[in-house]
Amino acid sequence: MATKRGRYVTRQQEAVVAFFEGRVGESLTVDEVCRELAAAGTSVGKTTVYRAMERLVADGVAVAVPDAAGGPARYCVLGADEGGTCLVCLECHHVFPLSCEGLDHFVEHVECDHGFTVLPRRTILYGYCDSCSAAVRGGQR
Amino acid sequence: MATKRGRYVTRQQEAVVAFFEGRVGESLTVDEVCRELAAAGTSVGKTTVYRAMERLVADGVAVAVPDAAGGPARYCVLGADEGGTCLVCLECHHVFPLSCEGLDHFVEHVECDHGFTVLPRRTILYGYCDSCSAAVRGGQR
DNA sequence: GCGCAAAATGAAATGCGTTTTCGTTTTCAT
DNA sequence: ATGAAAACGAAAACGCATTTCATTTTGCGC
Repeated sequence: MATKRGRYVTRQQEAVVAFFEGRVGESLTVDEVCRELAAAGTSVGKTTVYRAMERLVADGVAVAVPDAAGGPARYCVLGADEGGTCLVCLECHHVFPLSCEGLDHFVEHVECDHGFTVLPRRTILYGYCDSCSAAVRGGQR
Repeated sequence: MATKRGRYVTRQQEAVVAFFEGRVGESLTVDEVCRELAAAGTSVGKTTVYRAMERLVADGVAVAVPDAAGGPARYCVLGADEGGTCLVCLECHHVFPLSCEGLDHFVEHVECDHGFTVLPRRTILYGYCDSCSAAVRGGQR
């Protein structure tokens, strides 16, 4: 009789999950999630949001996007089976899952010709998305 | 008569630069650099090492590799004109500059077919290098 | 309903890498 | 040698994230 290892369904976790519905592809910091939840009348503690996101990432529902500049990490929920390589826009912070033959070929090329095994799930490509790249023209570093 | 905007050559900066000679491709944390410098008899303050690395990165001589898990960042000096895309081994932390047609084609593909402009200088691919991938077989996450 | 143990919450404390502060020291042109 | 610009570095401050732990909530049994 293995003890029932059940998760309790709480108001806070439902609030976080509900919040991300309709926000697929957007990435937000924990503080942003907290603030927006509070504004919506369902305030949730920062610690709890951290734990909720950690769980969503573990479940493959969300992706964590660490900030290279040392700022707060961003979290983003994606559609099913989209937890692989991502494109992240440095301007609007939107996350675009990348899954195509072009990527597969490239990864294979790196492995075969350079002897390096790339882990697609660890890979994040930074740049500018279609809508932002037009606006940023000129000042890209 | 614009005032001379000269940089002063200091013992500490020479020590840091000298330290990285013969260490091309290796990546180390600031603490590691401090410790090794101290062990070599030329101790340099942590703050100064941070500033030295910052300068080397700005000059394009070194690359900063942020730790996705929140640990200390690693710094690595590369050869000339190798500041583009890098492959970083999760096991030995060695950094391998990647500059080839395969990469160029892939970046172009992402731009043309996915409408996303990848910045190669911002791009770090994580995985396992040739020598480490053999040893890690089985437990890669 | 009631009780109870497992699980979750969240404010506060802690941890840790990095940056800032600021008085001291060093460099280098004059 | 003199002095202004630059760099140094210990200590303090900072910021994000994690841990702690007393309290609350959940869900299963009665």
